[in-house]
This record gives sequence, structure tokens and C-alpha cells, in this order.
Amino acid sequence: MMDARATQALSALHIGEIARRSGRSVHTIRWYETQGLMPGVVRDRGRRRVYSDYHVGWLDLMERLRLTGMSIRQLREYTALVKQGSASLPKRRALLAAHQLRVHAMIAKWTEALTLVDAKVEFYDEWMVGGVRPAVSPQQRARDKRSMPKA
Amino acid sequence: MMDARATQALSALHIGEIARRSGRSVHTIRWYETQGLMPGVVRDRGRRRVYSDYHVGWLDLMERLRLTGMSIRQLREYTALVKQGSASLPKRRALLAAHQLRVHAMIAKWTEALTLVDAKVEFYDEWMVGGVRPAVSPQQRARDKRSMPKA
DNA sequence: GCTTGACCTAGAGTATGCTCTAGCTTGTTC
DNA sequence: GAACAAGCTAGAGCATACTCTAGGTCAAGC
Repeated sequence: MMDARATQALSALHIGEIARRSGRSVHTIRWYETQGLMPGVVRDRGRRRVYSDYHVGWLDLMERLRLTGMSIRQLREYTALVKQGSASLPKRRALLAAHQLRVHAMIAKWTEALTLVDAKVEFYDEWMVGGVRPAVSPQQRARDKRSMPKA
Repeated sequence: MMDARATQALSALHIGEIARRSGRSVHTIRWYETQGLMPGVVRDRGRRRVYSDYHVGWLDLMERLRLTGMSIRQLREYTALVKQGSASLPKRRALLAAHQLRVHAMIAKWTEALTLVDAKVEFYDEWMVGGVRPAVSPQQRARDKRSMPKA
């Protein structure tokens, strides 16, 4: 049976290992720390950064938030809240919920923007098949599509 | 009844007007031109750029493609194809269709990334209501959500 | 013909988010 | 105790996409 020290040792990771597990470079992880995005990083006697499994999950969250368009500035705000402990729970929840709303709005915007691209593709198809430029402009077509999505 | 010259005159726009109509700055529109993103721009006797209604629609398309993540480099490729005339129709269609696929893939990726944020929000809710940190990690919760979306 | 506003070119500056280099220290292995 | 990998800090460099400045030109109204 493993004792607490052994378990602790198993989840103590140096920067190279956490870089490998998170798919980032060591440079990026150190830069994240300078930007205030890495809570609870301690150092060993040789001043090396020591991470745990927690940080693998943390970097996963950071990646997802970045991927969905959250800026480094906002990630810093969120990280600062996490560092404050459980008193900041309502604020953390609000920050993430606001982000969710923004992402859903962005998806709606993208979907809307794609209507014109859809229309362009169809327009090109007709043009290629018919050999002549179709009369209806893709802009008009996109408007039609939006107003009558089920037609 | 309007003759061809009058119609032409009506749709002849200077850069300030097209900036106003497209919601961009004149700087940006000139910069787009240097980047090869403005096909068919002619000059008047005083070397001023002359646009038409076509360019308003063009800038709308550029905006939608940018918004959905297309890079300036790819917009340049697309514009170059448009400048080549109808011989490039199959390539244009392919470029736009590939972009559509990328956007749909991106939306799927975003939706997937949001599962963890959803889980975090629920986790915070429980934590706030219960006063103690819930046992299940948001990472675990996100995994559960993905594998059993209907549970 | 002079003022005024819009336009012109060339190029510098900015914001964001990394990404890498240089030069040095530390821990481990033989 | 020497070699070597991995880590450290400070700071430079880079890609993308604008955004703006400086210094001049042009057209239209008075």
C-alpha cells in the first residue's frame, strides 16, 4: 500500500512532463505563469517549478476557454478569482456563465455568416452547370434563406 | 428614364462613402487593397479610388469570411481567383466549401469545449448551495456528459 | 484664386499571444 | 567530479491584423 508521500511523489511533475501531458511547450507554460494563469505553482529546493495532476486539468480548462475565444486578460481575471478561494465562487460562476453566453452568441453569428457562403457555393454550382452567371445575387439568396429557412 | 451613364454615376462611390456603408475605416479599406482583397477598383482623374455597389457586397462577404476565421492570406487567394474570371469557378467553389467544412468543425469543437464549462458552472452551483466542494470533478462531469448526452 | 474637406502614399505604431534565444544553474549518472 | 539533460530568468523576436500619422494633392464652393 502506498503512503501519502509516495502518492504525493507520483503527482509531482516538473515542467517538461506537464508540457508533454498538456501538449504545450515549456516556454508557453512559463509564459502562462508570468501572465498570472497558473495558480498554486510551488518550487523545489533547486527553484524548479513543481506541478500536480491538478495543473493538467487546469491547463485543459485554460485551453478550452482560449479555444472558445476567451482572452488572456479574462483568463487572468478568472485565475485571480480561483486564487482567492471559495469566497469568489459566485463571481467565478458568473464569469463562466457570461462566457458561455458569448460563445453561443458567436456560434449564432457564425451560422448566420455562413448563409452567404452557402448561397455563394450554390451560385457557383449553377454558374458552372449553366455556363452563364445566374441572375440572382448570392446576397439576395442569403437574405431569402434567412427569411424562409424552411422553404 | 435613366440612361446607362446616370446609373453608373449613381453607383460610383468614393472611399469615404464605402467606408460608411461597410462600417469600416478608410484606412482599413485602403489596407485591404494593398493586401490584394479589393478586385476591380478603378481611379478617377484625380487618382481617387472609385467603387460601386458591388464593393459593398464584396466587403460584406469579406467580413463574413473574416468573422468565421478565414485569414487574410486565404481571402487574398480567393480574391485572386475572382480576378481570374469564370475559369476559376471550380476553385472558388472548392475554397468556399472547404471553409464551410472548417467552420462547422470549429463549431463542433467549440460545443465540445463548452461541455467542461457547463460542468464547471454546475459544479460551482452545487458548491455554493452545499457550502462544501462537491466530490465529482468538473473534468469527470464533462466526460460523463459527452458519453451520455441523453442521460 | 483661395479655403476647406476628402483623398493620396509611405511607412510607423499597436495589440494580442505566443515563441525562442542567450547565458547561467541544478540534479543525476557514471 | 565531469558530463549532460533539464530547468531557470530576462528579454528579444515574430505572426497576424489592423490603425494611425505625416506630409502632400485635388476638387468644389465661394
